[in-house]
Formats: sequence, structure tokens, C-alpha cells
Amino acid sequence: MKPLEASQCCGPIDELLDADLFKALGEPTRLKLLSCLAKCGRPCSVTELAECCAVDFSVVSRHLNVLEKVGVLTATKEGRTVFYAVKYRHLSNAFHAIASEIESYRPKRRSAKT
Amino acid sequence: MKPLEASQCCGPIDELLDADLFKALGEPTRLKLLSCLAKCGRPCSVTELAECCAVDFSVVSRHLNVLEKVGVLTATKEGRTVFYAVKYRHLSNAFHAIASEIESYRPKRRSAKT
DNA sequence: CACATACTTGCATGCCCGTGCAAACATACG
DNA sequence: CGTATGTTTGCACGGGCATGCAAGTATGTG
Repeated sequence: MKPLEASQCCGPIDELLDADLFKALGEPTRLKLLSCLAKCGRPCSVTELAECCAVDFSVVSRHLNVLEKVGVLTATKEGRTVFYAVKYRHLSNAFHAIASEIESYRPKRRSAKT
Repeated sequence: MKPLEASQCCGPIDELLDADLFKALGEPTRLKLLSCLAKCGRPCSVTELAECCAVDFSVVSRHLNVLEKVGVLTATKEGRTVFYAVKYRHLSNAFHAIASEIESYRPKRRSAKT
């Protein structure tokens, strides 16, 4: 029996499922920061975003850096201020692609409800 | 200046961004298990899935349990064997919803490319 | 130059969690 | 029953990471 033989090799889904991205989003404080920034709809400074959550602003700075590293945010320095902004299109495209890819793997026939 | 006032309260995006889900997917071994199971296209046992990755099968058991807890997989016991299966629709719907929600927050005008 | 503002970085602490091994548990089979 | 198979659980270990504080860097202001 070789049930998983086809699963051993890589496929489109392996390219899309980025552990670092999920890990970055899997932290409540970071997720809150992303949520705040998304709802804000404009670039915000580290100090501004630090008001969103009850942690030291140095922690916020580190979190924002992590989110930027995984491609969720962009960082733009203006003078002594760093503005972070959500990469809306990149994010929505990524999640949409994941959704489509997963859907494509769903057995369409002779299968119990999944 | 009250730049984040509208961001302080909860919105649809806060309901969709589930830290536990992302945390569960943010672990390489778990992600691999999900990928294998998705590509397999049918329910698999713990022992089968343990062949996918180079960790002890007890670890696999725990990982699968985590993925089930967050609603990514279903567990069905048949005799002494437990079959795990991907909740395709639930997953694709979740990611699609996240993508749409993020897209909805994207400023449509007078904004630099995001 | 002195000082304030905005942010980053070094360091120490504590906690969470992934891991492997062994034992326990559950179920099927003679 | 006793044994084999499939899975879960208890336990201990180790590494990674979120956190806060303090010091350092960068930039603007007077």
C-alpha cells in the first residue's frame, strides 16, 4: 500500500502554505496590530500603533518588524518616524490563492461532506 | 489626534483573524501533515500520516489533535484506527473570507500602491 | 551643541511548546 | 484470556520567543 506516494512530492499547495507567515500571524499581539492597521486604512507610526495594545512600544517595534519580514506590512521611514502599512493586495491575494488551492484538492464525488 | 479611534473597537476582521488557527498552521510539521492529507484527498490514519514527516508518531498524534481542535481537520474513529480528514470547505471558506475582508479595508483612492 | 523625539537593540527572565521515550489505553484477533 | 495493532498520555528535556527595561542610534529643534 502506497497511499501517500503522490503526497510526498511538492505541489502548489506547499508553495502557498508558508509556515513563517502563519507563525507571524499566530501571535495575538501581532494580529491585533495588523487588525488595527488594516482598519485604520492609512500608514501609522510605531508610537501610534503602540496605543493599540498593552505592551511596551519596543515590543511593538519588534512585532511590526516581524510582520514586515513575512511580507504583511511595508515600512517607510520619514525623518525619525517609521510608517507601517498593510500590504492589502498581497495579503488578500495570498489568502485567496490558499483558499482556491485547498478547494481544488477537495474530492468532488463519492465523498462524505467535508 | 485620535488616529486609531475607529480601530479600537472590534470589526468583522477581528472575528476572522483567529490567532489559534494561525498558530496551529504556523508549525512546519503540522503544515506538512495538512499538506499531505490535502493532497491525499481521502481520510488517513495517524500511522499513515506519520510516514509523511520525520517525527515520532506520538508527536503526529498530538499535531493532528491540534489541527482538529482549531477546525482544520475532522477525526473519525473506526475500530482502533482514527481517520483524519481535511475540512476542505471550511478551510477554503475561512481563507476566502479573510481575503475578502482584508480587500474590503484597502483604500481604493488616493493611495499609493499597496 | 544640547535636548527632545522616534525608534531600535542588548540583555535577562520566564513561559510556552515541540519532541522522544515509555507506559497506558483501546480494540481486534485467535 | 493473551497477544498484536493503533493511538493517546505522562514525563522530562531543550529551544524558541514574547516581554520589559535600559541603553544606544537616528533625526529633528532651538
